[in-house]
Amino acid sequence: MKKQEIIELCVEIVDKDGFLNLSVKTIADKLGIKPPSIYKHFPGGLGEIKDALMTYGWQRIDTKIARSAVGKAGENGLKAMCYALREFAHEHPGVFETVCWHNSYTSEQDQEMTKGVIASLYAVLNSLEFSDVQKMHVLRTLRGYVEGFAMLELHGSFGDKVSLDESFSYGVDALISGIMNGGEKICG
Amino acid sequence: MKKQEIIELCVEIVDKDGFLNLSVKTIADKLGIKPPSIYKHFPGGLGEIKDALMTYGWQRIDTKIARSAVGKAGENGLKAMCYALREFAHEHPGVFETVCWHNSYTSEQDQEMTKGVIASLYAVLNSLEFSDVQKMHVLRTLRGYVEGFAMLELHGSFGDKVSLDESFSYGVDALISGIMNGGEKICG
DNA sequence: GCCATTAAACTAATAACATTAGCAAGGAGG
DNA sequence: CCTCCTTGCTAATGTTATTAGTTTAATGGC
Repeated sequence: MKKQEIIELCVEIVDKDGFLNLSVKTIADKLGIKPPSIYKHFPGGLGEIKDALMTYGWQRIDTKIARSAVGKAGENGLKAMCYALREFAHEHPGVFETVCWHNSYTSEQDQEMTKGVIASLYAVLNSLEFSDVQKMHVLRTLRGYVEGFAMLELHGSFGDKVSLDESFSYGVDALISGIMNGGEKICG
Repeated sequence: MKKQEIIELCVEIVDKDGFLNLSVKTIADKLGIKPPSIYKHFPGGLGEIKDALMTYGWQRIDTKIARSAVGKAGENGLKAMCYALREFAHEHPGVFETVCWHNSYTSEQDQEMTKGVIASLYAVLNSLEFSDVQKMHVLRTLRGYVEGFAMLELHGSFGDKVSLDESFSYGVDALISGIMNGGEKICG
């Protein structure tokens, strides 16, 4: 039983029952072993497992986002990446919860881990005419919107009378259009 | 010792040490009593306390957001509310964490509680020419952006080379401009 | 084939926490 | 003065994370 396999079982646990249900006990049950045996694989205990799951999550997100923008530049690349990140949140709600949440307790490392994702985003941003500072603004803005929207919809905070897909598209379009127009008003 | 006073001590705990540090023990310590005594005030235990804290948080947010938009219509009202919500997150990081996160486990009630905030936002949206569906899109988009941005900055996920205030303004401007222009590109 | 090492499981024990049950002090109102 | 309600307490239970020490089975060198 390799670390990687255990982490993949953790993915199943959190995607099915939520991040709060990830405990030494639930993992041990899923593995068919007793809780203390977990410590042979992860001496750092639950904390180390959560860290590993977060890292694994970021890697998956990185891969998915990078692929989504292959062959796309500028505006279209940015949109594709936004959609890809939300899609990941739907496919792996528990992992998404983990990367959103667990990072509050290891924030130094977090920046290292998001570098992969940021690198992909930067590659697309480089196809546009933005200053370095502007690129950072764009990146933070998009990340804030997509992670915030996905978090809220996963938590059921939005109701469902109006289509969530349409709301998301609306927001992405508004955001990208606002960014491309440099925040100016439409002519006159 | 009234319920309300206990909740206000909980606000101090979470704002100082984070939502994860809110336990029956930490509350009892702060009150100078033993853990079991807490159950005389909140028979539902920690869950009831967290629910009460979330409700209290939403009330405070509602008040702050509603006040921020007094005398402002349309675009300016929307911007003021975005800034007010982020400001609340800075003033009460723990409470903000609570309303963002704890709702995952009581999502039915959550929609009830956010109605106050939504009512204020709707009042401002009514000063614009949007359809009901569009209003809902705008509301979700703004909430997603502001909650997401605030959550990420509170978790230290953004680094600090570039000013967070500037990034936030940039995003709000882009978003509002995109919304007001109906997602269209600038002339020609 | 045999022994030593190591990996990976186990049981037993400890500590922290939430929670329940039952008891006790003190004040409010008759 | 007695009663009840509030609000505290201690004692006990159950769950979880974790550590220590033991055992079992496989692996690698001889």
